[in-house]
Amino acid sequence: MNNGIQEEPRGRRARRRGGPGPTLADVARLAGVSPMTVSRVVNDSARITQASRDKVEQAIRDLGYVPNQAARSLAGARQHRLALVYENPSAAFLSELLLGCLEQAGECDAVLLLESFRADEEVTDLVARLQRHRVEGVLLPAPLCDDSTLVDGLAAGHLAVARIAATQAMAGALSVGMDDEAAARDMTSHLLALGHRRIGFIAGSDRFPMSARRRAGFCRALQQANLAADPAMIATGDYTFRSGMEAAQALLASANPPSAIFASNDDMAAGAMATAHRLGLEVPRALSICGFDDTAMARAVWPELTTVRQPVSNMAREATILLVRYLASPAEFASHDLPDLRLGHEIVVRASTTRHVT
Amino acid sequence: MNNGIQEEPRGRRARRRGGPGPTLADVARLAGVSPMTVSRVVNDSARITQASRDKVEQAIRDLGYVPNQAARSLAGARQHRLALVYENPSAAFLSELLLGCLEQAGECDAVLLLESFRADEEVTDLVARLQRHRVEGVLLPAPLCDDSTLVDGLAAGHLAVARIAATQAMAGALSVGMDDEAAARDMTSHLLALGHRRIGFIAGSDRFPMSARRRAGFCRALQQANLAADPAMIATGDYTFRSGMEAAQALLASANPPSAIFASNDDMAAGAMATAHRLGLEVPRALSICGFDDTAMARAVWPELTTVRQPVSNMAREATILLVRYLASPAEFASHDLPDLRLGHEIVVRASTTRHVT
DNA sequence: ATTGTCTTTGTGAGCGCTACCATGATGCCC
DNA sequence: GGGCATCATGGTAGCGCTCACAAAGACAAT
Repeated sequence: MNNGIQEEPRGRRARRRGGPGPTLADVARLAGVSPMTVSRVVNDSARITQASRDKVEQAIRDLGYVPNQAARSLAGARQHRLALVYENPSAAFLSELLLGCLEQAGECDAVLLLESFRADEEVTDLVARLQRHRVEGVLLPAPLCDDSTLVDGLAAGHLAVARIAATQAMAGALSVGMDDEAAARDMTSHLLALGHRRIGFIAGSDRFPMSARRRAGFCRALQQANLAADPAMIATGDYTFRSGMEAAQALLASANPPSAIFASNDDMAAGAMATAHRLGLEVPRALSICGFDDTAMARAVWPELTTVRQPVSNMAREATILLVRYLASPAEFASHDLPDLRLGHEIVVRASTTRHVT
Repeated sequence: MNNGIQEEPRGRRARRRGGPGPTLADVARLAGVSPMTVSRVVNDSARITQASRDKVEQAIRDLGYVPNQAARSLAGARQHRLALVYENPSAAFLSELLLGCLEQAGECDAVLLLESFRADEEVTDLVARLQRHRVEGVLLPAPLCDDSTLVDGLAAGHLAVARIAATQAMAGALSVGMDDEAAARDMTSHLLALGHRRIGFIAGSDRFPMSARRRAGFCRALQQANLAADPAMIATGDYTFRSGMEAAQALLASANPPSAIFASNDDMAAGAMATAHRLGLEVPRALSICGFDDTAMARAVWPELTTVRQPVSNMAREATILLVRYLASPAEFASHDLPDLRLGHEIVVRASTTRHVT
């Protein structure tokens, strides 16, 4: 045999090879098929007979073969490049978002880049940076996703945009979010089910469409229970702890104070709790309090907050899937009525709400 | 000319090329040098004449060339594979950590994988997963990095470990962290400089080495100011909001109550603030309060907390650099006395501390 | 038996880059 | 000036994979 000739290239190869990992060719050899067949099994693309598939899969398992991502993307060149544009590197939900997008991007064979964007920056600069890195699509989490100047600017730069945790749809971009109104309604129903009849609501600033949705959900639940929404039981804050303190102060100073307070976010709920503590009201015995968002704050205060959990991880994944699908075949989507996905929420019952005793 | 032959491959090539991005060969052609020279400039590896370098750099700028990462790693195979092993996907500092590691890994030409690990899992399972993905080094943030079983298990699987935000060094692993004692000392000095003479301290649970360090820093600062540390002015919590409330209650119930309270983390500081509110003590006028860590909690409460900012992003980057350097040349490091890097902290003065008026 | 259509599998080339060696150019010593 | 080390640069051969296309096999219709 011409072993000498055979071994020469293997010698050089071994010198260059990175890890000791088996390659697709190794699998093919073991399975007794061509590399192409293995590739097809791995990507389960085309029609393959069950027999070939089984042989290949066995060989993959035997060797512990893991495809080389770099080689794959180099050869394929059909891998999409996405960027996650974020504003605040320490935003509470960013890590969960990041993890969700990163994992899903991996599963979708897409590359995820990270790009920060400060509000005082020019949108054109961001677009230029993204284009330089050959980004095709942008994942835009809240609150950036509500900036229509930014969304339009990205679209003008021929970048597809998927908005994450958006309150409502926006023309020209894919959107994923939750149903704020339904969530607020459910939380209110939870309080009603606990026997509360006089419920205070701390609304958020009118500048955000989200605030109106949450308030509407609150009112809707009362209506469905045949209760009138007393204007004195609605106070407005600006999503900060302090505004929650003040709003609760106003609500509790009422001649007919509430037995429960539902705040439009966790920070305001925590503020309301601080006020309750100061007034000597024991939570939840004398006053039930609940929040919205399930941020770290919800578990940090005592008693821990009953709140609405946003499906952050799911939103991140769905947005990524949607964006990749859009990039793969824009034709699949009606160009001026892009999907707006609303995912289910979850009411997390903790220690800050309890049955109302008269 | 044999144009027909020349153009045939270009036609096929254009069909397969992904983006319209220029390649290294394009740059070489424009600069009138060989691809190899361009590669050398890009990696600024070897000796290149200034003339060549300039020509190439100009061509790179003209074409807006960006190296193809996939091709690079495929050809080079000298790229290191790291994994960030995390426990809690929504931990406050994870996003900043993630961002830091991700960015630095990119700059170091390393690939960063993410792997979650639940405390109830077998370490060997984790090691197997990591090995399957050809991971060579692991970034291990707090609190996982203090689990010596885990660190040893990883080491046993021939994985290099870099611990992030570790309180103290551990044999067999690289460590990066802050100087808890110095930080606590500085924060105490801040209070002393504001005129406070009777300062309450809320220590953390003795199970964590960190707690002792922070307490030692507090005591040291008092000593340096020639003040005796009154045992009645030290209460112990367990890093939760509630324990902070209770500890503050105890401190403030003293016959000679403190004018300031320094809690070993932000959650306990927030708890202390809740107690102060309940007791009708205005913060900071009647009681200054400060925390540690600068988590989201610090900015969420009102008034916002004066606290110690951990250099999370820097720790992440330094750990990544250290790990990559270790993998590149383990020989550079003394095998049983691996580096333990202590990074500088920052005292963030917000609204919860003020000058003490007698 | 021959032709055609369909499906499954194989072949060869090349994605963009870098490791390795070979080349020519320069300087330096004896 | 021949030999030697030293430098900058070029040529070649892949890295592991997937693409386009070709070939081979299976089956029905002619």
